[in-house]
Amino acid sequence: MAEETLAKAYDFRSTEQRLYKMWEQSGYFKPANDPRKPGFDPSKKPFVISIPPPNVTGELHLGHAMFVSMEDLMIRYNRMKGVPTLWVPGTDHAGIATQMLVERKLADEGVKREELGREEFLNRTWEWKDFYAGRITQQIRRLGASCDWTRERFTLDDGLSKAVREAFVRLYEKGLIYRGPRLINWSPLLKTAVSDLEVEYSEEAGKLYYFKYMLADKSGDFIPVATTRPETILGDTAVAVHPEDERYQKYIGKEVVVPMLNRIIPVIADEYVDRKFATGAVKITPAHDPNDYAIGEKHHLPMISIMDESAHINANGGPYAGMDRFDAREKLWADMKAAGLVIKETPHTLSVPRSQRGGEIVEPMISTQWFVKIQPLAEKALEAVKSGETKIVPERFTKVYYNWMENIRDWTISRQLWWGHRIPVWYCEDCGEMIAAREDPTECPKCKGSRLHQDEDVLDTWFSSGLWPFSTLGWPEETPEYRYFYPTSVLETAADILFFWVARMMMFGIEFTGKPPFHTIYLHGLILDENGQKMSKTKGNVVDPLPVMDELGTDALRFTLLVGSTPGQNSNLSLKKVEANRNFANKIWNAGRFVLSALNQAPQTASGKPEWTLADSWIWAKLNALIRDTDRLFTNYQFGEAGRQIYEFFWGDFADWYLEIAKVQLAEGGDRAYFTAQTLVRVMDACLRLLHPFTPFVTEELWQALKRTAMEKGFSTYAAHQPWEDALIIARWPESGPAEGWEDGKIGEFNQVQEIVRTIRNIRSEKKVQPGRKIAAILTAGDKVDLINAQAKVIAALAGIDPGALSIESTLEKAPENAISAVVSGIEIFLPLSGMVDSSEEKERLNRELQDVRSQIERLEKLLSSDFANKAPAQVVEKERQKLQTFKETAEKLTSQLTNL
RNA sequence: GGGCGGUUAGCUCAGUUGGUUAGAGCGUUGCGUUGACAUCGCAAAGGCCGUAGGUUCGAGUCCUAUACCGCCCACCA
Repeated sequence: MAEETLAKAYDFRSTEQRLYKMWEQSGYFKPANDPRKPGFDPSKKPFVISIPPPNVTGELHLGHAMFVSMEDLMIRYNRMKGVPTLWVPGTDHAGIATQMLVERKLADEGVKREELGREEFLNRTWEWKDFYAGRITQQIRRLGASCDWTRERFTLDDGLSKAVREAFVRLYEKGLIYRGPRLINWSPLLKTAVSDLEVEYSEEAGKLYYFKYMLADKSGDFIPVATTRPETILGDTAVAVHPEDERYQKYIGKEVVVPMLNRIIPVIADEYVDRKFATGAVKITPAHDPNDYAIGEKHHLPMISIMDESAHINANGGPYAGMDRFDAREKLWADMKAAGLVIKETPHTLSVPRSQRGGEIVEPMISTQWFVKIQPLAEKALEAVKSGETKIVPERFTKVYYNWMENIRDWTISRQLWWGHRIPVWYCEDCGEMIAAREDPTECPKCKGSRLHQDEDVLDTWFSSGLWPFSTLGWPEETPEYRYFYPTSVLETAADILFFWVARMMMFGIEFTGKPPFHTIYLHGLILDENGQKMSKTKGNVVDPLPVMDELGTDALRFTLLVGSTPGQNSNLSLKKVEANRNFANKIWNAGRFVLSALNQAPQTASGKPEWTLADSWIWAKLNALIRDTDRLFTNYQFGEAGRQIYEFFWGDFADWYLEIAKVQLAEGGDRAYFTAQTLVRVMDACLRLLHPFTPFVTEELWQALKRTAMEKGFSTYAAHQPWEDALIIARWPESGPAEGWEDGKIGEFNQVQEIVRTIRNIRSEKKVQPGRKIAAILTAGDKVDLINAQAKVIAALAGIDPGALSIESTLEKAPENAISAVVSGIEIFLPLSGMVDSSEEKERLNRELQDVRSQIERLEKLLSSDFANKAPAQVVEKERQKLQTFKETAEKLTSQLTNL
């Protein structure tokens, strides 16, 4: 069979799609232990993630790329650990967002939603959904997401819709859902109620308008009042002052006249009023302000709505009826000015409530809506985290979660939209009965009348997303999947969605299944641009993940997102980083190519028992330490740090050092070459396994090639007893064992070799020795002479020394003349570079060195004679003693080198 | 008004049981076509770890205060 050759550079373009298809078609994304299949073992505890379902409105963005990378990492890791693993994919109908986009598209065609009618509009929206849901899931596949697509769900599926109805009716029956008129946030643009969470406050420049509230007794006396929204004057039903405010006490109980409308309203006293703010007198508009609403209820004031659903003034606004709210503001103010009621206007910054989706100013209004009585649900959700049943990573977010749950208010769940789950409530036109039902009712249970009509409203999108972890598994049916995979393991999502989604899932999960829906909540931060700015279209700093993947590869993007992030912390993304990681993928590739060629040239059997070189032992010890660290870090959700360490090992230890040494060892041929090849395969194999959850494509591609060649040549996997699996995606995760006694020693010895090599390279570079030129060297190593002697070839090869001209002695009678000298770890290095030695320059260099070493000696002597020696652990003290010893030897040798000059 | 996060090399960031000369990538400066890799290699420069106290034998790491930047929550007309 011809030797397999790989392209010189890693070509992700020809790899990614092919491998993804292979994985998916081989069924690797499905849980190995499937309750629907024979041989199912219920004793195996599964690892389950429900995907945060992307909205069907849009295109892949970095937020998606982040959570897909992170979740795929966890899923692949667990799959390789041999845990039955399930990642449930799906999409969200995203009520408001989608309806808005479809309406916008219709508007471009000159059609209004109302003209189309509900049914036709929904047809159009389903068409939209079919196109965009397919696109977004395709884009998620490109990221390498190993979710089980056979279980893909959509929030408006039949099954999930059934779950929504069940949930609604259960809450209704428990009295936890109610309907009634309340002050809610109204979006005049979308003409629907929105919840408190869907309102964002922005600081904006505005004005404070001061005017006169004339007394009704025609005395000409007035109370000065200030407002930021003059148009709400039309809905005023009282003026409030502080009960102890001496300025206004005399007015309490009197009446004043609403400007321009001449309605008579009372002056009331309430401690809510801040005497120091503005005039210390407040106009009260219960129907259009949350604070005023509370006061209105307390004082039994009438509530006068002055706006219609598009925020135009209604008939209650008298002459202003029909005007837009902001036009009315101006007109009313002008009229008041003309009537002599205006005092002044001052600039004032106010926090303006804007709709999260449309951006328009939200109007507080009285409206009949459906609400969830949330407190009983919140209490249990709070308890689940307090008891530790569910953990939040990073931990600091538990406080945020507590704070929100403790101050939660009833949730407005009805939306005046068409796209969504219709509220499962019917009204009897004969007797007025209200019926909440799991199945569409045909007659009224009370009067048996058949004239029923369903509530027109739909539910808040988050109502259905709140059921996601269990509705996707078949709930309310007790399906085998639900029984086995629920509760899920980790809920991984962006920190900014904690209240919207995570909190609701916690509440609903506990309410409906009796169990918190996941044991861990892992929150990642936002992806910002390279300057730490939020990405936004208006700023033009949005990085689109698709072209990044096109240009630099999926692995590079994934690695950048994963390694650049710490739990809960925002991270800045720059293309430079992705480029650097593209280079890393290529580095992996080329190291793999080298290993393959080594396998092809090395003997396929050994004649004797394994004999490991220092480098072999060293790389093995480092690998074991790496596996241990990776395990520890993964357990603590420190994925970024784990990735970083694997990267450093791979590039800094394996590629930079071991591969270079392997070239020397392979050249020796025989058993040495055989065992070197074996070490190469095993370390490479282990690295590919460790890297796979981060960079699945390049590792799988390379691993397949490695496996083919290794099997052909009879080389084993990293674990010797572990046979080569079918694919890396389902290969076993390297097992970590405790550190063995010899490991630290080998690492320490090898470090000395590295130091020697670095020192010689340094001198060469400083002295501008031509890179190709082999030079001579004399080392004196004292009692380390055997150790260093064994590494002669390695040192010669790595430091550019002529092996024939390298001599290693324990001591020298007389220092070599005309040589550049250095001392490292007590080992002397002499480089006889005739003609290049400038003794005064050398003196200076050695003196600098000596000074450095002496200050270290001084530092350590001081340290060791301090309390440190008795109080610090013996091991730590011993380490410092050793260092001191080495420095002393070094100083001695430097001194003698100086005298020789 | 409350809460949280950040402040470490020119830039972007790591650094989680506190261990004693602080790391990476990019950038900068030299040098380099040694058959894995120029998407690379070798070498170098570059850091009172925001400031002030404290705990400790020992603090980038723990505690307190403080400054600046950012975020979240909250009903100030």
